[in-house]
Amino acid sequence: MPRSPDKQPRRRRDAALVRAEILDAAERRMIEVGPDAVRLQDVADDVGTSHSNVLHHFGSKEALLGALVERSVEGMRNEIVDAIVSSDMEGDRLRNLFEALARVLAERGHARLLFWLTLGGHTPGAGSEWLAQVVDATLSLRKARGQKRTAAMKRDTQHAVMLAALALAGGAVLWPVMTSNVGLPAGEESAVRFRQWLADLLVQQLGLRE
Amino acid sequence: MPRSPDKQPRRRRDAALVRAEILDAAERRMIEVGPDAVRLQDVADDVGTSHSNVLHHFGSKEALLGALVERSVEGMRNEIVDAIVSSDMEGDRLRNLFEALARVLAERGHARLLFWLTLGGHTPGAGSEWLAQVVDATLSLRKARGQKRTAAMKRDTQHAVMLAALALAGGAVLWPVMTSNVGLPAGEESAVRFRQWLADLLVQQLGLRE
DNA sequence: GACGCTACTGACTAGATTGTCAATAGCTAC
DNA sequence: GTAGCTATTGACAATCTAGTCAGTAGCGTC
Repeated sequence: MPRSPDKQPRRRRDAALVRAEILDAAERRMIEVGPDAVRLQDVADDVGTSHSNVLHHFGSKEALLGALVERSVEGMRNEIVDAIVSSDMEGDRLRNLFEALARVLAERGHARLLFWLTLGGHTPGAGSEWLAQVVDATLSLRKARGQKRTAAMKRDTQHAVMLAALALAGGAVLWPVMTSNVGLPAGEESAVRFRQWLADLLVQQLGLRE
Repeated sequence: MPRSPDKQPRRRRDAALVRAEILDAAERRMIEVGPDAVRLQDVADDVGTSHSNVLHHFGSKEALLGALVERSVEGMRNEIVDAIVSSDMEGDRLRNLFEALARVLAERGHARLLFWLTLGGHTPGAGSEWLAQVVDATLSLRKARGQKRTAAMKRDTQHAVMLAALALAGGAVLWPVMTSNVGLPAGEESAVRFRQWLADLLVQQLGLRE
């Protein structure tokens, strides 16, 4: 996206707004090409400013990436938790939840970001334990279904949540590469069917038949 | 790893051997830091030669990475297929197979490579369909178990293989990041337990109880 | 032992990228 | 309107990295 070549009169805008726009542009680039491949000049071009201005607002590239990762991880957590709590709790609950999560993970690029950061040696979301809350909620549900509390029940639930997380996150990145290899059709409907199959499998495994 | 500073007499070695050593070093770097972050100087240092010599043998960085990706993807395929066919087919078959695969995926860095390449826009293993062979083998096994051939049977098996692949590959990269979040212990034993749980789940789901 | 092939090297260049700095010019307060 | 703050800019420096090139030196062949 090249800038318009004609000399625009200099615009002076609110610092907070510009910072946010820079972070937005940098986030798009980061999800697409990874943190290391983000170039200040490219980000500046996307926003329509100079790379010096980016440095003016953030001090250094490292500081920009730091702020960006912080904001992105926070946003990722929020959007995922939102998807979990706001998924309409009627009908095929887990199926709906998986679709909502897949949307957030794939379209918003959270899955790619998660893998970029992890591969790069970061531990995004270290210290946060919101997946444990999912485990607890599921556990309550199982008890409400009248299941007897066994020693293996918690571990069982944790494994199921882990499996769902790995499959959804991994699938959001690897799906296009794996489908042809496994022999599944490539489209999105195919992915939906897979997620529904997984949801049904877990519902059955955890004894949550609705 | 700095080179020994004292001037060694120049060694002239077999071109094929040096090429292989360069590829080995480059592969280690690529798995660790990703393709874009591989520096010719670093690779040369690892091998104990000059970066000019790396260029002499491969022509350009792009050519080096090309040859490297080709060799690595080939090696990945071979080692994974090896792990599948040579996993001792007694006792807890799927459990053993998963452990063998996890070892290859994690220790040999194949999972990281798979994600690095996929995130970078490549489609490693495009055209190959060895996972489909796993599907076929599983399908034969199910029939041998006396299961009636249903319309959903093949799709079912494909989904199971896909799930295993996503969980194993994703887990090889994401496990350290996810455990604390889910509330599982961090160690390797914990990962083994998870994979065994998954193996049992799939055996049950596919009706392969042994 | 001389010769030739080529693996190998160090010095250099070109280009990209982050960061510095002094100067400029909008916007707000008075 | 004027003053001051600071967002903004372009030019420049510093550094890093891929690639070039001319020359050197092992090693096999005759």
